[in-house]
Amino acid sequence: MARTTGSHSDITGPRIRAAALRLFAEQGYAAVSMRQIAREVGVQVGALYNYIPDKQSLLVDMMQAHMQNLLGTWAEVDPGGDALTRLEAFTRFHIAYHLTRRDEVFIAYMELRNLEPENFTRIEALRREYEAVAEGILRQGQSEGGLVLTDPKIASYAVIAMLTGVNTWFREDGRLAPKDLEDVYWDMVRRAVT
Amino acid sequence: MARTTGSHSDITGPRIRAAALRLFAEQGYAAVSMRQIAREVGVQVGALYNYIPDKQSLLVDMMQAHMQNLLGTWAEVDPGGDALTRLEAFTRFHIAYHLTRRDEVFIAYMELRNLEPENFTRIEALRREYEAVAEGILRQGQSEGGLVLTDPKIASYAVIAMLTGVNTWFREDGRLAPKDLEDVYWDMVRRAVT
DNA sequence: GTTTTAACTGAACGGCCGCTCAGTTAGGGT
DNA sequence: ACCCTAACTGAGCGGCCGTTCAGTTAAAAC
Repeated sequence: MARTTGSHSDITGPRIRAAALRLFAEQGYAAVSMRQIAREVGVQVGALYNYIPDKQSLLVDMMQAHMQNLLGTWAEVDPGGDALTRLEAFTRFHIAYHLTRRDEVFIAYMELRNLEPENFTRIEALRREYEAVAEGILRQGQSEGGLVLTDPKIASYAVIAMLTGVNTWFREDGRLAPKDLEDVYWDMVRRAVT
Repeated sequence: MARTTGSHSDITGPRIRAAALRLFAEQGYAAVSMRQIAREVGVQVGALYNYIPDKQSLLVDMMQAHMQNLLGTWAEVDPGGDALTRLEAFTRFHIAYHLTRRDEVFIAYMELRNLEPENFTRIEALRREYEAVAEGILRQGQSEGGLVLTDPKIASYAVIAMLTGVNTWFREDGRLAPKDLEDVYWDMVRRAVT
């Protein structure tokens, strides 16, 4: 009964990754079986291995793609200029981006420990690169004199943790729209560092 | 070869919970097997079931104990008085407590989705109770006029997320002692809400 | 010194795991 | 009209999973 109708090679691959993304976010990498992913896609387990070498690569590929896209998108969006302008842009970008890729964000944070050592190192490096963006802006603000803070590194951790926290409680049907959220958070971030 | 020397009933139980705590924090609930826990304790897997009904209760018991202890300890430490005083106490308490129970904190946050529905509901209620503590302080500050904030609920999420974030990067042998950290974070929290 | 029993062992239960592969089928190329 | 091969099936590999339980052992109770 193989190949029921039409060619699927360029369809099944993305569908596998989409199913894995959803299931990993929902139940966790360790708790999701390859059979579950196959069922979701509508194929037998064996078919998955036409598209991926193993389960681990499914995880590491989606994490790497996410981090690289995060970094790449910020590079496009970074307005440059003074630190306060850049920090506001960063704050709004971080919230908006994270709210539109909730599964990816959740996985990139929760499944780090399920990466094999060399994969962990690669992904961790990307995460640090992103943290360095925030730290860089804060350092710039410190030398320009526009920002007031005790420790740029800790402050960057604090800002990122605060912003990322949105993902744990935000609901689409809540009382606040993402744009309002950006305003509220930017207000707190700005005051925390000025 | 059962019972090699001395009575163990009041020793083995805590050792099982300690091993489970460490392993769950290290590898995740789903990735840790009962055989692994037994090996760590130095008994056969069957012996575990003299102390716990099943794997799930091992998880839910440690999460509940953690949340109740968190709430109970804050109740003892809460200085009362004006909102700014209480918020400083809360900030320092949260950081200090979380840094001394890192495994418990990590598990309570990461393993929520591995709880069976009724267990999830119970633990989630305790978590909300703790969030209500922070929100209550901020509301108090708002009505007293000592604090300035757009939204007490969001601000409480922001503060808690920011403080809890310490656990993701803090290292014992780092350049800052926990007491210094408290100062740095309290500085940011205070400015964010005044 | 004997009996009792708490504590634990060792083996097994059915079931699911990641992954492989020979075989089958349907669509595209000629 | 035929062949080729990409796409997939179905069965199976060895191995680990949570949990159970009859049997063994050593300390406690008398």
